[in-house]
Amino acid sequence: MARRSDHSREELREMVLSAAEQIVVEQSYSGLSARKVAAAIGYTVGTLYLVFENIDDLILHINARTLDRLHTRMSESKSNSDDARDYLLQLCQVYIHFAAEDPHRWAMVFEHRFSEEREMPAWYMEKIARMFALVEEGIQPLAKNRSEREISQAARAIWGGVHGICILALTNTLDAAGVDSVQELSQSLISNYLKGYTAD
Amino acid sequence: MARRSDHSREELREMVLSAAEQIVVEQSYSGLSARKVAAAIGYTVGTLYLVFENIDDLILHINARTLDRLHTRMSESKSNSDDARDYLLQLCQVYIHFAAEDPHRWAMVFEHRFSEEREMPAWYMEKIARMFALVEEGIQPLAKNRSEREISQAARAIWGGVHGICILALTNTLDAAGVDSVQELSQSLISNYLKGYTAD
DNA sequence: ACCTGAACACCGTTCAAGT
DNA sequence: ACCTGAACACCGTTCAAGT
Repeated sequence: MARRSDHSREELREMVLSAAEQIVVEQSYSGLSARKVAAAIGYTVGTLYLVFENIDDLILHINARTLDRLHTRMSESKSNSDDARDYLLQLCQVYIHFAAEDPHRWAMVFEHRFSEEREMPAWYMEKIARMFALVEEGIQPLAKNRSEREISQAARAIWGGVHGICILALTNTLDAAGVDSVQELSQSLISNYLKGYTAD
Repeated sequence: MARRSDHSREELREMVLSAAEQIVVEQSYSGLSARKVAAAIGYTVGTLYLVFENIDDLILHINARTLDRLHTRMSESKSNSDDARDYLLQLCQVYIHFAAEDPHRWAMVFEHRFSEEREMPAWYMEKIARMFALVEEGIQPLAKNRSEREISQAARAIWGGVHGICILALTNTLDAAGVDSVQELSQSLISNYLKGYTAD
C-alpha cells in the first residue's frame, strides 16, 4: 500500500502505544508482540521501528505511562487526611487498588528488566523518585528528629514491603488471595512498622 | 543418530534439568530456551518433550530445586540463636544472601507466572508453605497471646516485605543498590515491625 | 519520504519416519 | 523403543525495494 503520511509521526507513535497497552491489558506482558501491535493498527511490523527503537523501548514508554497514572492516583489522596499514619495507609490502599485493578500493566513495570547496555534512563528514574517522594512526605510528620537519609530509608522499607506483599499475592505465593487480605497484610505491616518507628 | 538408551529416562531428565539451570545461572530466565538446552546435552529439541511436558514444566522443576536449596539454607540457621528477634533477622539475612548470590535462579521463582489452565501443583505449594513455616516458628515466641491466624499473617507481612525490598533492589528501583543497603532496609523493616508487634 | 514485505535468525511444540 | 529432524506457527529486527 505504502500509505504516505496517513498519520503523522506523533499520531503513529500514539497509535502504537495505545494498541500495545490494550494488548497488555488483555493478554499481559507475555502476550505482547511487535507483530500483534502492527496488525492492531493496520501497519507492517517494520513501521514500529520508525517510532520506537525496539520492543524494550516501547515497553519502557508503556511503563512510564503506568507510573504517571499511578502517581496521579496517589497524589489525589494527599490533602484528604490530617493524620500522617492515616495518610500512609491511604497511599498504600491506593497502590494496592491500582495493582488489583490493572494487574497486567502494573506487573509489567516490575517484570521488565533493563539490560546492561540499555540502563534505566534518567527521566524514567525521576518518575520512580517522585513516587517515593510522596511516601517520604507522608513519613515526615512522624519522624521529626530523623535525618533525610533515615526518612528516605523508612520510605523504601515501607514501600518495598507493600510492593512485596502485592507481588506475592499476584503470584499466589501468599495463599492468602484476594485484595482484602493484601490490604490487611499491608496495613498490618505499615501500622506495626510505624508503631516501632515512632516508639524510640 | 538415534542413540538408543545411551541414557536412562532418569539420567536424561537430570541432564536436561542441570543444563537448563546452568543456562539460567549464566543468562537468566530470558536466556533459557529449549533449543539451547538440547544443544547443551547433545540431543535434539524433541527429546526434551520426552522427559518434560513443556518449558513451563521444566521451569517449575528448576524453581522447585531453588526453593529446596533456599529452604535448606534457611533451616541451617535455626538453632544458632536463642533470641527470637535475632533468629528472624538471621533468616532474613540468609534470604537476601541467597538472592544476591544466585539472582537469576532466585528471580525465576517469582518471574514465572502460572497460567490459568496449569495452576500451581500441590507439591510445589508445599515447598512455599514450608518456608513460611520457618518464619512463623520464628515469630511464635514473640506472639504468645496471638492466634495461629495472626502469626501466619505476621509471617506473610514480614516475608512479603523482605521479598519486596529484594525485588526492588534487583530492578534497581530503590536506587539504593548493593546488598548492604538491602540488608539495612530489611533489618529496619523487621526490627520496627516487631517493636510495634510486641508493643501491644 | 514513507512504508512495505521479504529475509534472517531465532522461538515452542508436534509427530511421522528412521534406526 | 528411542530419538530424530523436519514441519508448523510463531517471535524481534533489518533494510533493499516499491510507491
